[in-house]
Amino acid sequence: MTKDSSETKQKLLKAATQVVREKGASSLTLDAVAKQAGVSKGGLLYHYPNKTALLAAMVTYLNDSFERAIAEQIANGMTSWLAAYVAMSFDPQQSQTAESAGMLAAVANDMNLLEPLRQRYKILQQQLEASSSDPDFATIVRLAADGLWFAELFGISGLTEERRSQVLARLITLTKEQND
Amino acid sequence: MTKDSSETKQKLLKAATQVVREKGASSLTLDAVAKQAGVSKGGLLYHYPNKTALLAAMVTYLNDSFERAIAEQIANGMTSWLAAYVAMSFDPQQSQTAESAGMLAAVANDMNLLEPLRQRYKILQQQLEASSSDPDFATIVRLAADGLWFAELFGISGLTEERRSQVLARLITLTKEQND
DNA sequence: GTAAACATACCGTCTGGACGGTATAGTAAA
DNA sequence: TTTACTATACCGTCCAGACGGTATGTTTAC
Repeated sequence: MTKDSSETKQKLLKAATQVVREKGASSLTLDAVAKQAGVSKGGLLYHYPNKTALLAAMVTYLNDSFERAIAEQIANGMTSWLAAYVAMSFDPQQSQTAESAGMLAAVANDMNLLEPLRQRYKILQQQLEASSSDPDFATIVRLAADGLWFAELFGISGLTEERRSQVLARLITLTKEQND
Repeated sequence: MTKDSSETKQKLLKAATQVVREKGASSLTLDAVAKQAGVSKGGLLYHYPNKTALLAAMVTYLNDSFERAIAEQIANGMTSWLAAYVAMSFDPQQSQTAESAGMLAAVANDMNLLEPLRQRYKILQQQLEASSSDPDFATIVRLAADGLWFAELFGISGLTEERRSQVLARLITLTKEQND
Protein backbone atom coordinates (compact mmCIF):
# COMPACT_ATOMS: atom_id res chain seq x y z
CA MET A 1 0.00 0.00 0.00
CA THR A 2 1.72 3.09 -1.17
CA LYS A 3 -0.70 5.88 -0.40
CA ASP A 4 -2.78 4.28 2.33
CA SER A 5 -6.19 3.38 1.05
CA SER A 6 -8.15 4.49 4.10
CA GLU A 7 -6.76 7.96 3.82
CA THR A 8 -8.12 8.37 0.31
CA LYS A 9 -11.42 6.93 1.40
CA GLN A 10 -11.67 9.56 4.10
CA LYS A 11 -10.87 12.22 1.56
CA LEU A 12 -13.64 10.94 -0.69
CA LEU A 13 -16.13 10.96 2.16
CA LYS A 14 -15.27 14.52 3.01
CA ALA A 15 -15.68 15.43 -0.61
CA ALA A 16 -19.09 13.80 -0.77
CA THR A 17 -20.15 15.66 2.35
CA GLN A 18 -19.01 18.93 0.89
CA VAL A 19 -20.84 18.35 -2.37
CA VAL A 20 -24.09 17.74 -0.51
CA ARG A 21 -23.64 20.83 1.61
CA GLU A 22 -22.72 23.11 -1.27
CA LYS A 23 -24.86 21.80 -4.11
CA GLY A 24 -27.53 19.73 -2.41
CA ALA A 25 -28.23 16.05 -2.24
CA SER A 26 -29.48 15.90 -5.80
CA SER A 27 -26.04 16.97 -7.03
CA LEU A 28 -24.27 14.12 -5.33
CA THR A 29 -22.98 12.34 -8.42
CA LEU A 30 -19.91 10.19 -8.72
CA ASP A 31 -18.38 12.73 -11.06
CA ALA A 32 -18.97 15.56 -8.62
CA VAL A 33 -17.47 13.66 -5.71
CA ALA A 34 -14.46 12.56 -7.70
CA LYS A 35 -13.85 16.05 -8.95
CA GLN A 36 -14.21 17.54 -5.49
CA ALA A 37 -11.75 15.01 -4.09
CA GLY A 38 -9.29 15.59 -6.90
CA VAL A 39 -9.58 11.99 -8.05
CA SER A 40 -10.80 10.38 -11.23
CA LYS A 41 -14.10 8.60 -11.29
CA GLY A 42 -12.27 5.35 -11.80
CA GLY A 43 -10.29 6.07 -8.68
CA LEU A 44 -13.44 6.72 -6.71
CA LEU A 45 -14.97 3.50 -7.92
CA TYR A 46 -11.89 1.63 -6.89
CA HIS A 47 -12.52 2.50 -3.25
CA TYR A 48 -16.30 2.45 -3.35
CA PRO A 49 -17.38 -0.06 -5.97
CA ASN A 50 -20.71 1.66 -6.55
CA LYS A 51 -22.71 4.63 -5.43
CA THR A 52 -24.60 2.70 -2.80
CA ALA A 53 -21.33 1.75 -1.14
CA LEU A 54 -20.38 5.40 -0.97
CA LEU A 55 -23.74 6.36 0.49
CA ALA A 56 -23.54 3.57 3.04
CA ALA A 57 -20.13 4.84 4.06
CA MET A 58 -21.57 8.30 4.51
CA VAL A 59 -24.21 6.96 6.86
CA THR A 60 -21.60 5.04 8.82
CA TYR A 61 -19.54 8.18 9.00
CA LEU A 62 -22.58 10.05 10.28
CA ASN A 63 -23.05 7.39 12.90
CA ASP A 64 -19.50 7.60 14.15
CA SER A 65 -19.44 11.37 14.05
CA PHE A 66 -22.58 11.34 16.14
CA GLU A 67 -20.95 9.03 18.66
CA ARG A 68 -17.87 11.18 18.97
CA ALA A 69 -19.92 14.35 19.34
CA ILE A 70 -21.76 12.95 22.33
CA ALA A 71 -18.56 11.72 23.95
CA GLU A 72 -17.10 15.15 23.38
CA GLN A 73 -20.02 16.86 25.06
CA ILE A 74 -19.70 14.57 28.06
CA ALA A 75 -16.00 15.33 28.23
CA ASN A 76 -16.87 19.01 28.12
CA GLY A 77 -18.95 18.86 31.25
CA MET A 78 -22.35 17.51 30.32
CA THR A 79 -23.42 15.42 33.25
CA SER A 80 -25.76 12.98 31.57
CA TRP A 81 -26.19 11.27 28.25
CA LEU A 82 -29.41 13.13 27.62
CA ALA A 83 -27.82 16.50 28.36
CA ALA A 84 -24.97 15.64 26.03
CA TYR A 85 -27.45 14.60 23.37
CA VAL A 86 -29.30 17.87 23.69
CA ALA A 87 -26.11 19.91 23.60
CA MET A 88 -24.95 18.04 20.53
CA SER A 89 -28.19 18.70 18.74
CA PHE A 90 -27.82 22.41 19.41
CA ASP A 91 -24.18 22.54 18.42
CA PRO A 92 -24.00 24.49 15.16
CA GLN A 93 -20.57 23.08 14.47
CA GLN A 94 -21.70 19.52 14.33
CA SER A 95 -25.17 19.92 13.02
CA GLN A 96 -24.65 21.13 9.53
CA THR A 97 -21.77 18.98 8.46
CA ALA A 98 -21.17 15.29 8.14
CA GLU A 99 -24.33 14.25 9.89
CA SER A 100 -26.73 16.33 7.90
CA ALA A 101 -25.04 15.47 4.62
CA GLY A 102 -25.28 11.76 5.29
CA MET A 103 -28.89 12.13 6.27
CA LEU A 104 -29.83 14.12 3.21
CA ALA A 105 -27.92 11.86 0.87
CA ALA A 106 -29.62 8.78 2.27
CA VAL A 107 -33.07 10.31 2.09
CA ALA A 108 -32.54 11.52 -1.44
CA ASN A 109 -31.27 8.21 -2.73
CA ASP A 110 -32.53 5.32 -0.69
CA MET A 111 -34.09 5.50 2.75
CA ASN A 112 -33.09 1.90 3.42
CA LEU A 113 -29.60 3.20 3.93
CA LEU A 114 -30.80 4.59 7.25
CA GLU A 115 -31.27 1.09 8.61
CA PRO A 116 -28.10 1.18 10.76
CA LEU A 117 -29.39 4.37 12.33
CA ARG A 118 -32.69 2.73 13.10
CA GLN A 119 -31.04 -0.09 14.98
CA ARG A 120 -28.97 2.35 16.93
CA TYR A 121 -31.83 4.61 17.88
CA LYS A 122 -33.91 1.72 19.04
CA ILE A 123 -31.19 0.84 21.51
CA LEU A 124 -30.53 4.42 22.50
CA GLN A 125 -34.18 4.96 23.26
CA GLN A 126 -34.28 1.84 25.42
CA GLN A 127 -31.26 2.97 27.36
CA LEU A 128 -32.70 6.42 27.78
CA GLU A 129 -35.91 5.04 29.19
CA ALA A 130 -34.11 2.63 31.47
CA SER A 131 -31.88 5.29 32.95
CA SER A 132 -34.59 7.80 33.65
CA SER A 133 -37.02 8.15 36.52
CA ASP A 134 -39.51 9.73 34.15
CA PRO A 135 -39.07 8.00 30.78
CA ASP A 136 -41.93 9.85 29.12
CA PHE A 137 -40.49 13.20 29.93
CA ALA A 138 -36.97 12.14 29.07
CA THR A 139 -38.32 11.07 25.69
CA ILE A 140 -39.93 14.44 25.24
CA VAL A 141 -36.62 16.16 25.87
CA ARG A 142 -34.90 13.87 23.42
CA LEU A 143 -37.56 14.49 20.79
CA ALA A 144 -37.32 18.23 21.28
CA ALA A 145 -33.61 17.99 20.56
CA ASP A 146 -34.35 15.93 17.48
CA GLY A 147 -37.00 18.39 16.46
CA LEU A 148 -34.64 21.31 16.54
CA TRP A 149 -31.97 19.40 14.72
CA PHE A 150 -34.28 18.46 11.89
CA ALA A 151 -36.04 21.80 11.80
CA GLU A 152 -32.73 23.58 11.40
CA LEU A 153 -31.54 21.07 8.86
CA PHE A 154 -34.50 22.00 6.71
CA GLY A 155 -34.49 25.65 7.73
CA ILE A 156 -37.94 25.60 9.25
CA SER A 157 -37.22 26.15 12.94
CA GLY A 158 -38.25 29.79 12.87
CA LEU A 159 -36.34 30.44 16.08
CA THR A 160 -34.36 33.56 16.74
CA GLU A 161 -30.89 33.25 18.18
CA GLU A 162 -32.13 34.42 21.56
CA ARG A 163 -34.97 31.97 21.68
CA ARG A 164 -32.71 29.22 20.54
CA SER A 165 -30.22 29.72 23.33
CA GLN A 166 -32.97 30.08 25.91
CA VAL A 167 -34.59 26.86 24.78
CA LEU A 168 -31.24 25.13 24.96
CA ALA A 169 -30.69 26.36 28.50
CA ARG A 170 -34.15 25.28 29.51
CA LEU A 171 -33.72 21.83 28.04
CA ILE A 172 -30.41 21.35 29.82
CA THR A 173 -32.10 22.35 33.04
CA LEU A 174 -34.85 19.86 32.41
CA THR A 175 -32.36 17.05 31.97
CA LYS A 176 -31.08 17.73 35.46
CA GLU A 177 -34.47 17.31 37.04
CA GLN A 178 -34.09 13.65 36.24
CA ASN A 179 -31.72 11.04 37.50
CA ASP A 180 -30.51 9.62 34.28
CA MET B 1 -62.06 23.26 -19.50
CA THR B 2 -63.77 20.04 -20.31
CA LYS B 3 -62.60 17.65 -17.67
CA ASP B 4 -61.88 20.23 -15.05
CA SER B 5 -58.22 20.95 -15.01
CA SER B 6 -57.87 21.18 -11.26
CA GLU B 7 -59.28 17.72 -10.87
CA THR B 8 -56.59 16.20 -13.03
CA LYS B 9 -53.99 18.26 -11.25
CA GLN B 10 -55.16 16.84 -7.97
CA LYS B 11 -54.96 13.37 -9.41
CA LEU B 12 -51.40 14.01 -10.53
CA LEU B 13 -50.43 15.29 -7.11
CA LYS B 14 -51.87 12.22 -5.46
CA ALA B 15 -49.98 10.08 -7.90
CA ALA B 16 -46.73 11.87 -7.15
CA THR B 17 -47.32 11.38 -3.45
CA GLN B 18 -47.95 7.72 -3.93
CA VAL B 19 -44.83 7.24 -6.02
CA VAL B 20 -42.70 8.80 -3.29
CA ARG B 21 -44.31 6.66 -0.64
CA GLU B 22 -44.03 3.42 -2.54
CA LYS B 23 -40.75 3.80 -4.39
CA GLY B 24 -38.94 6.59 -2.59
CA ALA B 25 -38.10 10.14 -3.49
CA SER B 26 -35.39 9.11 -5.92
CA SER B 27 -37.99 7.33 -8.05
CA LEU B 28 -40.11 10.41 -8.49
CA THR B 29 -39.75 10.80 -12.25
CA LEU B 30 -42.19 12.39 -14.64
CA ASP B 31 -42.72 9.04 -16.29
CA ALA B 32 -43.49 7.35 -13.00
CA VAL B 33 -45.97 10.02 -11.94
CA ALA B 34 -47.72 10.00 -15.29
CA LYS B 35 -47.98 6.25 -15.28
CA GLN B 36 -49.28 6.17 -11.72
CA ALA B 37 -51.90 8.78 -12.58
CA GLY B 38 -52.94 6.92 -15.71
CA VAL B 39 -51.90 9.83 -17.89
CA SER B 40 -49.27 10.28 -20.55
CA LYS B 41 -46.18 12.28 -19.86
CA GLY B 42 -47.39 14.90 -22.29
CA GLY B 43 -50.58 15.11 -20.29
CA LEU B 44 -48.65 15.62 -17.10
CA LEU B 45 -46.50 18.30 -18.67
CA TYR B 46 -49.60 20.07 -19.88
CA HIS B 47 -50.63 20.72 -16.30
CA TYR B 48 -47.19 21.10 -14.78
CA PRO B 49 -44.84 22.52 -17.39
CA ASN B 50 -41.76 21.07 -15.72
CA LYS B 51 -40.70 18.97 -12.80
CA THR B 52 -40.02 21.93 -10.56
CA ALA B 53 -43.59 23.08 -10.99
CA LEU B 54 -44.81 19.68 -9.90
CA LEU B 55 -42.54 19.67 -6.88
CA ALA B 56 -43.61 23.17 -5.91
CA ALA B 57 -47.22 22.05 -6.11
CA MET B 58 -46.42 19.14 -3.84
CA VAL B 59 -44.98 21.49 -1.23
CA THR B 60 -48.02 23.73 -1.51
CA TYR B 61 -50.21 20.69 -1.12
CA LEU B 62 -48.24 19.72 1.95
CA ASN B 63 -48.76 23.18 3.31
CA ASP B 64 -52.50 23.12 2.83
CA SER B 65 -52.84 19.59 4.08
CA PHE B 66 -51.00 20.67 7.18
CA GLU B 67 -53.38 23.57 7.64
CA ARG B 68 -56.45 21.40 7.30
CA ALA B 69 -55.09 18.80 9.69
CA ILE B 70 -54.69 21.37 12.45
CA ALA B 71 -58.13 22.78 11.87
CA GLU B 72 -59.48 19.26 12.01
CA GLN B 73 -57.80 18.58 15.33
CA ILE B 74 -59.23 21.76 16.77
CA ALA B 75 -62.66 20.78 15.53
CA ASN B 76 -62.16 17.41 17.19
CA GLY B 77 -61.73 18.91 20.61
CA MET B 78 -58.17 20.15 20.89
CA THR B 79 -58.37 23.28 22.97
CA SER B 80 -55.30 25.13 21.74
CA TRP B 81 -53.28 25.54 18.60
CA LEU B 82 -50.29 23.87 20.24
CA ALA B 83 -52.35 20.91 21.36
CA ALA B 84 -53.74 20.56 17.88
CA TYR B 85 -50.26 20.77 16.44
CA VAL B 86 -49.04 18.03 18.76
CA ALA B 87 -52.01 15.83 17.99
CA MET B 88 -51.51 16.31 14.29
CA SER B 89 -47.87 15.34 14.55
CA PHE B 90 -48.85 12.12 16.28
CA ASP B 91 -51.65 11.30 13.90
CA PRO B 92 -50.51 8.27 11.90
CA GLN B 93 -53.11 9.01 9.25
CA GLN B 94 -51.71 12.36 8.35
CA SER B 95 -48.07 11.86 9.04
CA GLN B 96 -47.01 9.41 6.42
CA THR B 97 -48.91 10.73 3.44
CA ALA B 98 -48.98 13.96 1.53
CA GLU B 99 -46.88 15.88 3.98
CA SER B 100 -44.03 13.45 4.21
CA ALA B 101 -43.97 12.89 0.46
CA GLY B 102 -43.72 16.59 -0.26
CA MET B 103 -40.98 16.94 2.28
CA LEU B 104 -38.96 14.04 0.93
CA ALA B 105 -39.42 15.10 -2.66
CA ALA B 106 -38.24 18.62 -1.91
CA VAL B 107 -35.20 17.41 -0.01
CA ALA B 108 -34.25 14.97 -2.72
CA ASN B 109 -34.53 17.49 -5.52
CA ASP B 110 -34.05 21.03 -4.31
CA MET B 111 -34.21 22.24 -0.75
CA ASN B 112 -35.09 25.72 -1.94
CA LEU B 113 -38.55 24.37 -2.62
CA LEU B 114 -39.09 24.43 1.12
CA GLU B 115 -38.98 28.20 1.16
CA PRO B 116 -42.76 28.61 1.54
CA LEU B 117 -42.61 26.34 4.56
CA ARG B 118 -39.87 28.45 6.07
CA GLN B 119 -41.93 31.59 5.81
CA ARG B 120 -44.87 29.87 7.35
CA TYR B 121 -42.96 28.39 10.26
CA LYS B 122 -41.37 31.69 11.06
CA ILE B 123 -44.83 33.17 11.53
CA LEU B 124 -46.18 30.14 13.35
CA GLN B 125 -43.34 30.27 15.82
CA GLN B 126 -43.93 33.96 16.44
CA GLN B 127 -47.60 33.34 17.07
CA LEU B 128 -46.83 30.44 19.36
CA GLU B 129 -44.48 32.55 21.44
CA ALA B 130 -46.88 35.47 21.57
CA SER B 131 -49.79 33.36 22.76
CA SER B 132 -47.92 31.55 25.48
CA SER B 133 -47.07 32.51 29.02
CA ASP B 134 -43.94 30.40 28.81
CA PRO B 135 -42.66 30.70 25.24
CA ASP B 136 -39.55 28.65 25.85
CA PHE B 137 -41.50 25.71 27.11
CA ALA B 138 -44.14 26.05 24.43
CA THR B 139 -41.32 25.91 21.90
CA ILE B 140 -40.01 22.77 23.51
CA VAL B 141 -43.38 21.12 23.18
CA ARG B 142 -43.58 22.16 19.56
CA LEU B 143 -40.09 20.86 18.85
CA ALA B 144 -40.89 17.56 20.53
CA ALA B 145 -43.83 17.18 18.19
CA ASP B 146 -41.59 18.01 15.24
CA GLY B 147 -38.99 15.59 16.52
CA LEU B 148 -41.40 12.72 16.61
CA TRP B 149 -42.77 13.57 13.22
CA PHE B 150 -39.36 13.60 11.61
CA ALA B 151 -38.07 10.64 13.58
CA GLU B 152 -40.99 8.54 12.42
CA LEU B 153 -40.67 9.83 8.90
CA PHE B 154 -37.14 8.45 8.83
CA GLY B 155 -37.95 5.45 11.00
CA ILE B 156 -35.58 6.37 13.78
CA SER B 157 -37.93 7.15 16.65
CA GLY B 158 -37.33 3.85 18.40
CA LEU B 159 -40.52 4.26 20.39
CA THR B 160 -42.88 1.44 21.22
CA GLU B 161 -46.57 1.96 20.70
CA GLU B 162 -47.11 2.25 24.43
CA ARG B 163 -44.41 4.80 24.90
CA ARG B 164 -45.64 6.72 21.95
CA SER B 165 -49.16 7.06 23.27
CA GLN B 166 -47.93 7.95 26.74
CA VAL B 167 -45.67 10.64 25.36
CA LEU B 168 -48.57 11.99 23.35
CA ALA B 169 -50.79 12.14 26.44
CA ARG B 170 -48.05 13.82 28.40
CA LEU B 171 -47.46 16.41 25.75
CA ILE B 172 -51.15 17.22 25.53
CA THR B 173 -51.20 17.64 29.28
CA LEU B 174 -48.24 19.96 29.08
CA THR B 175 -50.00 22.16 26.56
CA LYS B 176 -52.76 22.70 29.07
CA GLU B 177 -50.42 24.01 31.70
CA GLN B 178 -50.05 27.03 29.52
CA ASN B 179 -52.48 29.67 28.51
CA ASP B 180 -51.99 29.65 24.81
C1' DG C 1 -64.53 25.24 -35.29
C1' DT C 2 -61.72 26.28 -31.88
C1' DA C 3 -59.51 25.82 -27.82
C1' DA C 4 -58.58 22.94 -23.98
C1' DA C 5 -56.92 18.42 -22.78
C1' DC C 6 -54.66 15.15 -23.71
C1' DA C 7 -51.37 11.33 -26.49
C1' DT C 8 -47.09 9.88 -29.26
C1' DA C 9 -42.74 10.23 -30.74
C1' DC C 10 -38.49 11.84 -30.21
C1' DC C 11 -34.09 14.41 -28.73
C1' DG C 12 -30.01 15.80 -25.89
C1' DT C 13 -27.95 15.32 -21.75
C1' DC C 14 -26.60 13.34 -17.67
C1' DT C 15 -25.21 9.49 -14.90
C1' DG C 16 -23.77 5.07 -13.11
C1' DG C 17 -20.65 2.03 -13.92
C1' DA C 18 -17.84 -1.27 -16.77
C1' DC C 19 -13.35 -1.79 -18.69
C1' DG C 20 -8.62 -1.63 -20.23
C1' DG C 21 -4.62 0.30 -19.14
C1' DT C 22 -0.63 2.21 -16.08
C1' DA C 23 2.54 3.13 -12.46
C1' DT C 24 4.42 1.82 -8.24
C1' DA C 25 5.73 -1.20 -4.74
C1' DG C 26 6.31 -5.50 -2.58
C1' DT C 27 7.73 -10.60 -2.97
C1' DA C 28 10.29 -14.38 -4.14
C1' DA C 29 13.03 -17.30 -6.59
C1' DA C 30 17.67 -17.60 -9.25
C1' DT D 1 20.91 -8.59 -6.68
C1' DT D 2 18.79 -9.01 -10.77
C1' DT D 3 14.47 -10.83 -12.68
C1' DA D 4 9.87 -12.29 -12.92
C1' DC D 5 5.51 -11.93 -10.94
C1' DT D 6 1.71 -10.09 -8.30
C1' DA D 7 -1.12 -6.72 -5.74
C1' DT D 8 -2.46 -2.07 -4.91
C1' DA D 9 -3.94 2.32 -6.31
C1' DC D 10 -5.35 4.81 -9.57
C1' DC D 11 -6.55 7.08 -14.60
C1' DG D 12 -9.25 7.84 -19.03
C1' DT D 13 -12.61 6.31 -22.08
C1' DC D 14 -16.73 4.59 -23.40
C1' DC D 15 -21.52 3.04 -23.29
C1' DA D 16 -26.33 1.85 -22.21
C1' DG D 17 -30.09 3.50 -20.02
C1' DA D 18 -32.76 6.90 -17.69
C1' DC D 19 -34.62 11.30 -17.50
C1' DG D 20 -36.35 15.99 -18.41
C1' DG D 21 -38.20 18.34 -21.84
C1' DT D 22 -39.91 19.59 -26.80
C1' DA D 23 -42.52 19.21 -30.90
C1' DT D 24 -46.32 17.64 -33.02
C1' DG D 25 -50.32 15.24 -33.54
C1' DT D 26 -55.27 13.82 -32.02
C1' DT D 27 -59.48 13.82 -29.45
C1' DT D 28 -63.21 15.96 -26.79
C1' DA D 29 -66.32 19.42 -25.05
C1' DC D 30 -68.77 23.56 -25.98
